[in-house]
Amino acid sequence: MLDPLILRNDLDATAAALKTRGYTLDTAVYEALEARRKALQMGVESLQSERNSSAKAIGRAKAQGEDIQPLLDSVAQLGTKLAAAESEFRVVREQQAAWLLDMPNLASTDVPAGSDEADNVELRSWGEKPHFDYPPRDHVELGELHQMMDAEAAAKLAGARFTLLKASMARMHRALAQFMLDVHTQEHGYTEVYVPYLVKGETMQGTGQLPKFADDAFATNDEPPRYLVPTAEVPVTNLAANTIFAADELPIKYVAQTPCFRREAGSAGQDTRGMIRQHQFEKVELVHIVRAEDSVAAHEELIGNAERILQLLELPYRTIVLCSGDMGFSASKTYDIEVWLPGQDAYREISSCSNCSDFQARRMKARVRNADTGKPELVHTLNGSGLAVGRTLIAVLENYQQQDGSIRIPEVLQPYMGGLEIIDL
RNA sequence: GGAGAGGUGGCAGAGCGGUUGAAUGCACUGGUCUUGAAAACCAGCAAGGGUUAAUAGCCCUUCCAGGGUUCGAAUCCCUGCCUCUCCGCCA
Repeated sequence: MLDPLILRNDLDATAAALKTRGYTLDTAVYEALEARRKALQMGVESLQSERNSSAKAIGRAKAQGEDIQPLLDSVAQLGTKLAAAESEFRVVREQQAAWLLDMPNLASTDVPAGSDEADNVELRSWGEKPHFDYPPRDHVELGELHQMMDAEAAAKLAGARFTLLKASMARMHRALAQFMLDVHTQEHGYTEVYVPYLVKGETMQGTGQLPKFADDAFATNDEPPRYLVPTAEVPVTNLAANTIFAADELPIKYVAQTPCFRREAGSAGQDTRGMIRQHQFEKVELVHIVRAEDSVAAHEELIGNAERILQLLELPYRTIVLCSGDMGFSASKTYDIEVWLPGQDAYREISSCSNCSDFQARRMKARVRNADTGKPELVHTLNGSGLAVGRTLIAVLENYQQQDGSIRIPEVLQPYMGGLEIIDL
C-alpha cells in the first residue's frame, strides 16, 4: 500500500510514477473522493467530540444530584445525526481503502523504465553453457527415458499441470531442497521456519496477493475462506505483521521450504509441456525484514544468496533487473535469475528477488522502533526464491545429461543422495 | 468430539455503567544520590488517525473481533475467533 499522504500531497507526480508501472490513476476522481473524506471525517469527529463532552457533563450533573433531563433533551438528536454521519463516512473510507489496496508499489528510481520483459536489462551472467554433440533432450524426454517423471499419472490424480516424480528424480528433488536449506542456514545466516500452508485472507492481503489477485489463488470453502499459499513469502513475511520490533531485533532473515499452489489463471497454453509451470511446486524462499535504510544492501545480499546456489550446482545463469512495467505488484525493484535450459535452448526464470520497500509493511503494520527517536517506523520487506526446486531439478537434468541419457549428479548434491554419482539407465 | 475457564498497555494484573487511555507491580528511559555500580527516591513511558507549515496545540479512534443496549460501555447483551485445563480420539 502506498502512503496516503503522498497521494494527498503529491498526487500528479504519484500518478505519473504509477503510469510507468502500467497503472492509470484517475486523479480527478481520487481528488474528489479525498475531498469528501476530509469533510466527512471532520464532521464525524466533531459530532463525536460533542457526544463525549455531553456524556461527561451528564455524568457530572448526575453525580451532584442535579436534574439531568434538560441535558438529555439537548442531546436527543445527536445520536441519530452521528450514526448517519458515521455510516456516510464509512462508505467513503472503504472506497478509498479499496482503491489504495488496488494500487501497485512505486518503482524505485533506479529501475529501468519499460513496458514488458523486452525492456528488462541483463546485469551479468555466470558459468559456461554446456556443449552437446547431439541435440540435448529436454527434461520431459529425460524423465520418460528413465521412467521417473510421469505427467499422466499425476493428471489421473489431479488433472493438468501436475507432475509425479519417482525414484532417483524424486530423491534429487528432495536433495535439492535440503541442500538449499543447508546452504542458507549454515553459510548465509538464515533462520529456518516451518509455516502453515493455508492462510487467512488478511495474510494474503498483507503481502499483496489479495484483494486484487484472488483468481490466482486456491481457496478453501471454509467461511471465511483460507488460501493455499502461492509462495512462502506470504506466511513468512506476515510473521512481521502487527509487530513493532526493537531496533536490535533487525535484520531478520528467514528461509522456508514450502509447496506453492497457483491457479495459473490466464496462463492457459503457456508452458504446457513438462514441469515448468505447475499448480503445485516446491520452493525454498528467503525473506528479509529490515530497517528502511538497510533494504538496498539487503537486496544485493539476497540476490547473491540465491545466485550462490546456482554457482554451487554449477548451473549457468544470468541475472537481470526487471523494468518498471514487468515487476510484480508489491515490488519496488526486482532482480530475476534465469537458468540456462539446454532442452529449451533458452534462459528461464528460476528465482525472483524483490525489494518491496514499505509497501507490504504498511499493509501488515510491520514496524520497528527507531532507537534515536523512540518512534515506530515501517520496516522494509524483501523476498526471493533461493530457489524454485522443481525448476532447479529441470536445470540439473538438462545440463548434466550425457549422450546415452544418463545424468550426472552435481558434486554438492551427492552427499544428499547417498553418494550416488550418476543416474544410469 | 464432550466439560469447564479465560482473552485489558512490553509483561504480570486491577477495574465490572459515568471526567478510565485505563490502578498497582515488573521491565524500560531520564534525573538525584554514589569513586563506580546496586539499592533508594523523583519523573517519564501505548498505537493509529484527523486538522495544521508544524515532530506545536486541539480533536477522534482503539481494553480479541463484529453487532446491540445507553446521554455515556473495558464494564451489560448477542455472535464469532483464539488461548488454557480435564476427558475422548489421533499422525
